[in-house]
Amino acid sequence: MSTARRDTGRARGKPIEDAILTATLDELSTYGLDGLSVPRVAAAAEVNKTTVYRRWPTREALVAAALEAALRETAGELIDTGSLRGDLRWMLQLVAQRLDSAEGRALARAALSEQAAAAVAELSRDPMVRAQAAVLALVARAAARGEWDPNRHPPDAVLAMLTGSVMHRVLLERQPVTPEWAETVVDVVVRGLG
Amino acid sequence: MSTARRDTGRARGKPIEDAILTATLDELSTYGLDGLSVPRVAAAAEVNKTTVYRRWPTREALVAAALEAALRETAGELIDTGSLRGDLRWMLQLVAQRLDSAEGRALARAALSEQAAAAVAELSRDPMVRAQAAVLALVARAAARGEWDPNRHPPDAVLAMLTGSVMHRVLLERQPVTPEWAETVVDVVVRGLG
DNA sequence: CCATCATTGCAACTAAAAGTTGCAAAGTGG
DNA sequence: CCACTTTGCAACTTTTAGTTGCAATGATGG
Repeated sequence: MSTARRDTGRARGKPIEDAILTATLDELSTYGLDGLSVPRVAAAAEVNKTTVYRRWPTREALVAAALEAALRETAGELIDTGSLRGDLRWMLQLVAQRLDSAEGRALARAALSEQAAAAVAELSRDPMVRAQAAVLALVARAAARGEWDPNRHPPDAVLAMLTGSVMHRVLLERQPVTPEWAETVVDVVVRGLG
Repeated sequence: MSTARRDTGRARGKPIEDAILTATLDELSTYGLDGLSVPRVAAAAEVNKTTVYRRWPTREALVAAALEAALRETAGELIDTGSLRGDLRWMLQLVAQRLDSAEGRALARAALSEQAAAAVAELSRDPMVRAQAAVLALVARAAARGEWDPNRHPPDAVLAMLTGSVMHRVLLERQPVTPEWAETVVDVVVRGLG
């Protein structure tokens, strides 16, 4: 003779796991890696904390799982638009979009943390590495077109300018990346490389 | 009948305050705003935690005081080198030098934290504002020389490129800002603006 | 439909860290 | 030398993290 029936009964398995990992990313983006609290994650996911601890024994394991899951979903590729200007426009927008999300902020803050456990640090750096690889293809295309001389302007510095400017805009200034703003950045880089 | 005399007796007043604020910056740069522990600061400053709590009732007050003190000391100006290229080289080096220090990391992490109390958030943003003001003078000089058209390339975006690239390099990649790297960034910007 | 097994919730616990308080001891200034 | 201030110290309270045993709930196979 229960007083009331739950909406859909008690959730288990995958739905609960997803809720926890989502809440973890949320917590990460809000409190950072150092400030993350497992009990708070559990509360946010509307789950008992014992459930969280049973699945992931340590905070690090939980964070690693959440970041891994986030990375799995983050598909998004750098496409070939046919011109350096178009490629960079696309890239800038992609970086801005990823950074301005719970996942992006979580990753950025994890990457900035010096306390990050090895596994977490690797994961948070991974997207950078992958992005850099994609940029190398972009550079190769631009070099083939004669729009960019990688010997004169090394890709790692130029990549830092692009993603760094977006980080500054989104994370520090907390201003949106407008088309005008992005156009200024892309224009300076394209003209600077040409 | 004390067993031994202390080296210089028990310190009080300003020396102790300086030690605490320095330790706070150190803690901030290592653990971030969210992970900072007052007892740990006290231990690092070789002071009892009650002493810290008596001077600054809350963590926020302590952090604000430490950042304020750090900002007071941070003099460093943007000098007029006579050319845009020279000015930017100088600026990049200045940003790199400031960011690659306990104060710089502390400020950066505080600025990135969303949990920052209002006072702390303001303080951590202040150097940006001041830097931006100095950059406006730099821009005015460059505009007067015809090296930069601020209408075509708005200063805030270009500033974001410069400081953002250094942030990316120092905080994320954790690589040093070498003269070659800096030269690439400056060159792209100068050529891009010209 | 029932029996079994895995998973979750719950409450009570331990452990550790944050923050507080009263008082003795050490320094400071007239 | 005496009053006053500041620090250290130890013993607290409070809060938060993390653990454990058990009941309840949901899934699964006959």
